[in-house]
Amino acid sequence: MEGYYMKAPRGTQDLLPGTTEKWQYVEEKLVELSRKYHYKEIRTPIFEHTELFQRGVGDSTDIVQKEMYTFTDRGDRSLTLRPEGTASVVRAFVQNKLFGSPNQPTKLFYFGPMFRYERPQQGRMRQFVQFGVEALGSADPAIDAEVLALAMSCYQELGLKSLKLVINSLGDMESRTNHRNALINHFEPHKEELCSDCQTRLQQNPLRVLDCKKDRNHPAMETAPSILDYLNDESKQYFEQVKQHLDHMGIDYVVDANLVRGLDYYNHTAFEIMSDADGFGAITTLSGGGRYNGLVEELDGPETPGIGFALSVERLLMALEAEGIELPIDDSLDCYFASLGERASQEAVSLMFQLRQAGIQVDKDYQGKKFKAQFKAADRLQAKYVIVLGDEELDQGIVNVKKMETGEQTEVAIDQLVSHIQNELQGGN
RNA sequence: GCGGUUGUGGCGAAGUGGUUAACGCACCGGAUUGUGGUUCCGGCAUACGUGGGUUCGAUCCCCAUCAACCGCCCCA
Repeated sequence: MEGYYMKAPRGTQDLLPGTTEKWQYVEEKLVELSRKYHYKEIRTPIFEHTELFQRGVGDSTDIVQKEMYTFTDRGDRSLTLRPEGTASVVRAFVQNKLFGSPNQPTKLFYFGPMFRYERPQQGRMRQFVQFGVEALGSADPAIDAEVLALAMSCYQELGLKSLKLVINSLGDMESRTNHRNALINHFEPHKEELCSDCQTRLQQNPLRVLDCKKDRNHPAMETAPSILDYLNDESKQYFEQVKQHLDHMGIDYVVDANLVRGLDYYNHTAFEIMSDADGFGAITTLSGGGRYNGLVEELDGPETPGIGFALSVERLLMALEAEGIELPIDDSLDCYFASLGERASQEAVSLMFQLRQAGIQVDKDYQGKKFKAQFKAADRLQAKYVIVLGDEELDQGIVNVKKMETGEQTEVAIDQLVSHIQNELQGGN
């Protein structure tokens, strides 16, 4: 097993040229979109004190119980690679007193790797990249709708069609407590018939029982109390207003009373965006989020409502693939030098420097390739122009510029090369 | 954490208990002088995931391990 360390750790991957261009494209789109919605970027550390996640995400969650990358540093501190973004953003919000800014709500977006110790499979990595937004400081249903609209736009802007927006309301504390008690009362008589997972879920988070796939067909499921019937007036009204905004914006959605999110901090609006695309695999959730009033206080900040969502860039790219969407990535090269002889090759080096300073993309051969092979390389690299330079040209102080698309070749004085190429590139496009 | 499938050169992919492990792609060179494609010819590569075991001998059989893929759980 020598050399095991020469493989990327399980659940991690290298993104290589050919793929990174797609990532860059998507990242730029998402940032651009965030700008339209007026969310500003925040960058927080990739690791935090372990306790932040224990308190923020919730001790009972799978994430905290079994998925965290936790380590002790040399100062004997327990630190954890962030498994999600919200806890860190809220911590930064409190620590930097962003609540004191005159611009409220505080609308932030982030972008970066997250870490969860899980068994890798399609759409699930141990290190994956999330893009997410958080709006802190407003309890206006309109901002829930804004966040939902932004989330959907992340996919629609890229041309995705097979999307399903699923929403639910988990209600406020009072509604949740009432519902929770109702659930326990409802399932308690059937406890022995439920799967072992559900038996423990019934204690910890009875809401999860509704989501169980094994017990899906149990008769008690049909008659189980719905959270929507336990929303108090305030919660109900809030949910109605969110839906009204969505209706007015023309955003399609379905309400699923069984939608339960995995993190403890959610209340009121909860949602997921799924992909309908064929062959997308078992994991269909592209992104998820919801409202988390109370989380800021839980993390020692002032009473501040909040809502946010996060999406996985890996899954976004999978969805694009599943729908056969090609991103408009220009992989061409402006110019490539084909030189003959040592003198010409040297001259090419300094000419390339000039071209690059003028903002032109240019490359040459460094493998000692034969002339013909240099042309092959230029073709392969999708060079728009090949600049031919040999002793003949050198002696005349010129260069031959060949436009690859048409095959036409023109002589250009060396001191005119930069401006010639600039004109060509402008005219050509 | 559990289950299934898989692991041969840069990629794809045959194959056998026993001399130099096919082939395709890619790459490099050539087909008379300095021009992209096709064709033809030639060349190339520390390849049987790793560690043990069975055997006179294993890439092929067994065990373990690692990894990948798929699924469960859960999520993004």
